[in-house]
Parts: sequence; C-alpha cells; structure tokens
Amino acid sequence: MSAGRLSVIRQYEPHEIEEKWQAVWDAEGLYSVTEDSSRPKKYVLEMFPYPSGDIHMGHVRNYSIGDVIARYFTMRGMNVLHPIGWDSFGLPAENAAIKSDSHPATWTYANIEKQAASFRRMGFSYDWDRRLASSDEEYYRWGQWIFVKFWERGLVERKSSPVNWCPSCKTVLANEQVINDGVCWRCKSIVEKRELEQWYFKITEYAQELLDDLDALPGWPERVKAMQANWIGRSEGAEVEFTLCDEAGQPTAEKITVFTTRPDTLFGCTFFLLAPEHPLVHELVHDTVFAGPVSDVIDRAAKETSIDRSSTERDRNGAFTGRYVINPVNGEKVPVWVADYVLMEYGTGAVMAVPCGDQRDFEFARKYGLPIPPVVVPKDDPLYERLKDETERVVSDVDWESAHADEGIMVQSGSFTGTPTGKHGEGVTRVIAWLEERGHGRASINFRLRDWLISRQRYWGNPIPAIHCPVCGLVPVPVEQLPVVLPMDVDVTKGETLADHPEFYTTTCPECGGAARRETDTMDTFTCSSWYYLRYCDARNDDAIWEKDKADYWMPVDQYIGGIEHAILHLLYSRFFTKVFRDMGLVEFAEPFTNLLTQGMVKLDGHTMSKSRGNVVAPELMIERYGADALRAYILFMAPPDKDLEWSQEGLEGMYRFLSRVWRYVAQTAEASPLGETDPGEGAQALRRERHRVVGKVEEDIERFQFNTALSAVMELLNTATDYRRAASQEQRDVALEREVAETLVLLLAPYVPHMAEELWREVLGHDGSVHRESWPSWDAAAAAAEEIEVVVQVNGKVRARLIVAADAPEESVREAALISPKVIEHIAGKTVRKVVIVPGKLVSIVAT
RNA sequence: GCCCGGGUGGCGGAACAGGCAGACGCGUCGGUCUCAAAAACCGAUGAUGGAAACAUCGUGCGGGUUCGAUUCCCGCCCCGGGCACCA
Repeated sequence: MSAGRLSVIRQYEPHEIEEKWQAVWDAEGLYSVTEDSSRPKKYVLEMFPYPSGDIHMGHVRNYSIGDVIARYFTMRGMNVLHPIGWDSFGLPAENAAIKSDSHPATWTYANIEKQAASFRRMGFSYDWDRRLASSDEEYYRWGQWIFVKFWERGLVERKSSPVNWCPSCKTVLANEQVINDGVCWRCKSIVEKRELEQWYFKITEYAQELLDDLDALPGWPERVKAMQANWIGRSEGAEVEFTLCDEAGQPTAEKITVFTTRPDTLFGCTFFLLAPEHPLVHELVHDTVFAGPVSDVIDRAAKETSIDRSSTERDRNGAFTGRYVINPVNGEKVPVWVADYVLMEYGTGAVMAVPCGDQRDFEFARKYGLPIPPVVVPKDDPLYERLKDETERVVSDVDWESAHADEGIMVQSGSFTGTPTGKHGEGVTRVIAWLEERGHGRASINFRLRDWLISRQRYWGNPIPAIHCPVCGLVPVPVEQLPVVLPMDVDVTKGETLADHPEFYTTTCPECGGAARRETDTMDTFTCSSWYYLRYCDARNDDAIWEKDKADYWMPVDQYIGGIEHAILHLLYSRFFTKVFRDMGLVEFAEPFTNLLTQGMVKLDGHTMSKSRGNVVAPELMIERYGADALRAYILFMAPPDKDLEWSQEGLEGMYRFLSRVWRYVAQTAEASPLGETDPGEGAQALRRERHRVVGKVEEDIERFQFNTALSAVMELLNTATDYRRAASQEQRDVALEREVAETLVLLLAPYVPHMAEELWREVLGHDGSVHRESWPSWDAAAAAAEEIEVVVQVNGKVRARLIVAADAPEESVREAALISPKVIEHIAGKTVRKVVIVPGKLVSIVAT
C-alpha cells in the first residue's frame, strides 16, 4: 500500500520501547499517588503473590486484569491506588531452603526481586513506594500488634481440641485449609487428627455477621457468596437438656445438652448418642462391662482418616454405655450409646437420636435392633389414620424403607399430637416454647464454622507474641515490647524451629518478672494476608498500623481481583479482620472488598499448567518473543476474565499481528500530509460513526470487565479505518479524521498495551506528555448513529428481505416498503397477511397463512 | 443428596434488555507480490443440496409460551466447582 512513499515507516519493535518507557515512568513517578479529596478515588487491588519464583501465566492474567482496570479508571479522572507487595512468609521457603542448603529469607527475598523485575517488565502501573513484604519486620510487627489487640478483646484463645495435622508440612492446619475430603491445601497430603493445644482466633463470634453481610456484597460473584454461606453453615433449632441417670436409673445432677434442628421429633427419641471423643464417655463406662465394646468403637473411629470418615456409604458403629438419660418431654428412660457417626466438632458432640425422622439414626436403629416409633407421619401414610389421635406410644416400629424427614403430622406426641410439622413447621415452634417454659431447653442457632486455628509449628512465619509464665499463665507480650523479632540464626536445614532456640524462648514474664518461656509457634500466613490491603493505605507508617484518615480515604477496595481458590480462605478471614478493626475503631466500614472478580485458570491441553506436568508456558519467554504488550492484550482477549482459558501460541501471534497493524496505521497517519480536504463522502462518515460507536462500546465493555469484546471492538475500528484508507483516493482522504481515529486507537489501547501506546503517543504522534495522563476519549451517541439503517423483513419467522431505510422513517412507511418488496411478495403469494409486527430500527415480521 | 456455574462452527469465543446466530481472533483454503519462500495484503470459510440464485437444517435433549427463543417457562441429560454422617 501507499506505493511510492519515500520515507520508511518504523516497524513495531516492542523490545526497543518497553524497557525505555518503564524507566521513564519510574523517573516521572507516573504511578505514585496520594490522597486527594478533590477527585473520586478508586482502589484497585490484585491478591498479592507468594514469592514462589518465576511468574506464571496465572500471575500475568491476574495482574493484567487489575492493570487495565487501574489504568482505565485513571483515564476516567479517578485518583487510583494500585499497590503491590508480597505474601512472603510461608512453608515453601523453608522447603526450598532445605533443598538448597540456605536460609528461607535468602530464597524469599531473591524471589521477590525476581518477581518485582518481572512485574516491571510487564509494565504494571504499581505505586512502588507502597511496596511491602509480610516477612519484613516493619510489617509483621503490626501483625503481632493485631494479635495482642485481639487478645485484649477476648478474640484469642488457647485451647486443646482435635486438630488437623499435616504430616508432610509438620504443622497443624485450620479447618479452611483442609480441602477435598481431608487433604492439605498446600501439599495435598492426607491430614491426620490429633488432640493438641493450639491458638485460635474466635471467628465464630462473627459468624452471624459474616453470613448476613454477604447480602451487602452485590459486587461479589454468587458462587463465592454461596461457598462462604455453605462454609459458615447456619442451622436453626433448639438446645435440649437431657438428665443423666445412674446405673439404677435414678436421675443424677448431670445434664447433657444436645443441639437439634427438629425438636418437634423429641417424642421419637429412643436412644441417645455421644461422639467417641466425647469427654464423658470414659467416665460413664469406667469399670463396667460396657467399657470393652465402647473402647472398640472409640479405637476404630480414632484410626480412621478424615477420608474414611466422610465416605458416604459407610457402616455406622456403636456400643451401649449401660447408662440412660431422661427424655424431658415424656420422662422416658433412653439408653445412651457411643456412635462413630456423631462428630465431636459439631454442636455439643451429643445427639438425640430419632430413628423415624433421621436416616442415619434409622439405619443405626435397624442395625442394633432399637425401636423406631413413628412421631411424624405424612397424611397419605397408612399409619396416619391409625395414629392421628394417639397421644401415647402404641406403635414402636415402622415398615418404612427409610426415615421420614419431611413434612407431616405429629402423632404419639402427647399434647402435640395432631400438630402439622416439618423443618420450619408449627410443631417446632410449639415444642421449643414448651421446653423454654419448663427450663428444659431453648431456641438455638448452630454454626458449622469453627474457630480459626492460627498457630503453626514452623519457623518461617510471624512469631506469636505470647509468653508462658509458670506463675501468671499465658501473658501477651506488651505492645511496647513489640516486635518479637524472628531470629535469623535458625537452621531449617537441620529441621530446627523456634522451639530449638533457647536464646529465643528464654525470657521473663512481663507481669511478674519471673523466668518464663516465649511461645515458639508462628502465626498462620493467612493472618498476614488478612490486613495487607489496609497497610497499603499507609505502608510506611512506623508509629501506627495505619493512619485512620488514610484508610478511610482509600478503603474499601473498589475492585479486588484474585483466584477462586481463596473463596473461603483469605476472603473469609479478611472479612473477619475488617469487622474486628471496625469494632476497634480502626476503620469505618464493615466489608473490605466492594467488588470481587475471580479470574479463571490458564490451561494448556485442558490441564492447569504445572511444573510436574511439564506443560508450563513461561511468560518471560513470551515477553522475549512478542513483548509484554502483546502478552497482556492477548491474555485478556482470549476469554472473559472469570472463565478458564486455553493457552494458544498462535493466538498470541495474532495479537502481535494486530498490534503491528495498529502501529503501521498510526505511523502512516502521522506521516500523511495534514492538508487533506475534509471528505464528506459516505466512507468518511461511516468511519466517523464507527469511531464513536467503538469508543462507547469499549467503555461499556471495560466497565463490565469484558476485555475480550472491548479489544474486538478496537479491532473493528482498525478494520474500518484501513478499509477507508484503501478505498479513498489519495486526494480525497480526510486526513484530519484519520488522525483523530489514530489517536483514538492509541487512547483506547493505552490500558492494554501501555508501552506501545506511549511510544505512539509521544514519539510518533508527537505529543509532549504521557498518554497515561490523558483523559479517556469522549464519544457521542448521536454521532455513532447511522442515518440509514438496514431492516430485516421476516415472513413467518424466516428472513426473506432486507431494506435500507432512513433511521427516522415512520413505522407506516417501513411497513409499506416491506410489503411491496419483491421477495416478500413472492413469499406471501396466495396467502393472507394476518399480522405485521414492527420492531423500530430492527425488523419487520410478517405473518401470512 | 443440597447449593452454585456451564454446554453455541475445526478452535478461543460473540449476541445489551425475546428481534438477522456465529462479531472479533485463531486455524484452514484460494489469490496478489516474489525466481522461490517468508512477511504483508486481498478474498472465502456452520452443515447439507445446488454451477448459481437459493432452499432446508442448525445454539446439549424433549416439550411449552410467542409473529419470533442461544435468550423466558416446565421436564431431562452431560460437564465443572463447593458443601456433605452437620443432628
């Protein structure tokens, strides 16, 4: 094209420009921000990375999404905070140190530098002044401060209970960190149960609010909210107290409380169950003939892994303890059994068994020959007619195949007989009222959520600031003595932890001054990531965790971007921290992340890229070949951000080709004589319309995160522009319009391909300032609208003709034009037109029979 | 079992809010340029039939609503994810 042109147009060479602009932006401080009350703020944040080594495609995708959003908001006139840091405590550093015979810190900080360099090469618009690493003393000291403050608020607890132990990581794990039926979230080993004394954050105190406030997060994916709601697992029901009897059946002073969602079925409780781990079990059977069989059940349960325990079709085992409890509703003596399907972790570890209404109890009753008296029957069951007026128990067994857990009518249930009932039925309310009046129970809510186990028996983490004093007990390290510095002379290659370092743990009690021992466990790394987004607001503050005004200016995060794998880990913990901070008066809001985008995975051949599978495509290699800009644009072009995508090298080449075409178009436009006449022709008008339409489209698409279709629209604009240039003669070209189109292309692409856009803007188009300080191009809906439009004509639902009509043509004339078009006449020949539907500006639908 | 997603050409994907299914890109095929190739550019590309005009079919399956359904409703199938012996 443009044959005979004398000057040589520069080609698109990403490597000649990318590093150059990265250095310029740094020097100009382009992405440093401060609070500015005159402009609306936006806080755009991607989940900070673990410094695992080289960056991978998942990073490229995550951070490219955030970068486009941040740059777009900046162009829209917002004051945008877009920080980066590293989640740099954690086990992989210890493992790597052992392998390479070095120190976790060496490995960690080397990786941080490596990743930071990669992020710079990608051209991400971070405010590097706010950079942080959670393993820095200036950071983790505030994590310890949080621990002490939580302690003051009664949110820290040290207790003994059955916990998850990962034999490979050699540490305990929180419930949230045990995934897929009992494997460690990090190393995928099968987790064991151990009874250990550990540190907890009392997240359960916030269970209700964590659940309720999900409704206040319309900007979160439904999927994530559903997962959190599931995890919190709220159940409504009642606590019921059963009095324990002695061997002779005489009531004792001891009461055992159970939680049930179906207090309306109390009359059908024919046995009572305790979890094998229940503290009372041993005492009940001690020195009796029942001790042997009960121990068998306990031993068997203890040997099972969580995998066995959760397998569905599983035999239920139990043993009678020889003891009884009294059913409060009818005074009946009910045998107490130990059963392996009762979980110590849920409710009180004791269950009232109602075999007619619960499938597990039903199966257990059948196996051990226990009675199954029906107490809730559906009206269509033959038992209903027989029992509908029976208040006393006359039937003690059913011929059912399974338990009846659905709605029905209460029978054999004393004064409640005849009451309709079910999960939320009238019977439930009435029985609860009855129990409350007599002091046998109360309405109650139970949560599946457990307290957050935060102690870890590993070196490379934030030391728990607590002291064990033989006199004063557990004492927090006073805040003015913080931080408890993690010593660097621990040799993890020899398997050492803080517990092997007397220099570390030997101390004095801050209360009594006596000899004491420092806590040697470190905190779960998820405690570090639960508040980093707040620290970015005031990252260099040495006097306070953050200045409240700064946090209140920037927070909450307007757009958070990260992987779905944190749906109930990091995202739940961070919500909890934020609510506590609010109660402490540190912030004014209750939720940290207003909008959440969970990006999909990057796959190759249908599998996630992984070193072990050997299907990793290295981003660095792609940058070398095609430049960071093409990589950024391409990873966004492949699919909407929340969907998984399949990597394709050919596709990346296509993106590079597109960028080269943009480059050529802009370069040729910049060279063209600006003296061209204004071209009133249809081609120029169409191009002008397309320019306006595309700006509007790209704007709309970015705002709903459809980066793929936004880029498609830019491609369409380029296609229209090159078509126009080819079709228009040299003399008639509207060079001013082409210049406008070229600048528009550069501005629209600036968030995606920041280096190329900058080079074209400053060096090729000759502007003084950075394209990244420019405003988003304006557009006008009227200018985007065509004067003439194509209207489709359907006859009986099939497209038979197309009409070109004026955009403002009245319906009646469109109707006439449709009915007289030759194709339509052909298809309605011999038929009667029954109906004509006109959709303005779109189509005419003719019904003829 | 319960709760979320999803199913559209050879491939990635598009279709705002019931209105031309397949935008845009990849791949493939054909062409221009070239001694030749690469690059670049131009054109074709859902399936079937046809030389073509065109016709019929087509968004997981079966129904329904509607002038008109990828879109709404009912009933299924398949795939992915979460929870699950939770009382």
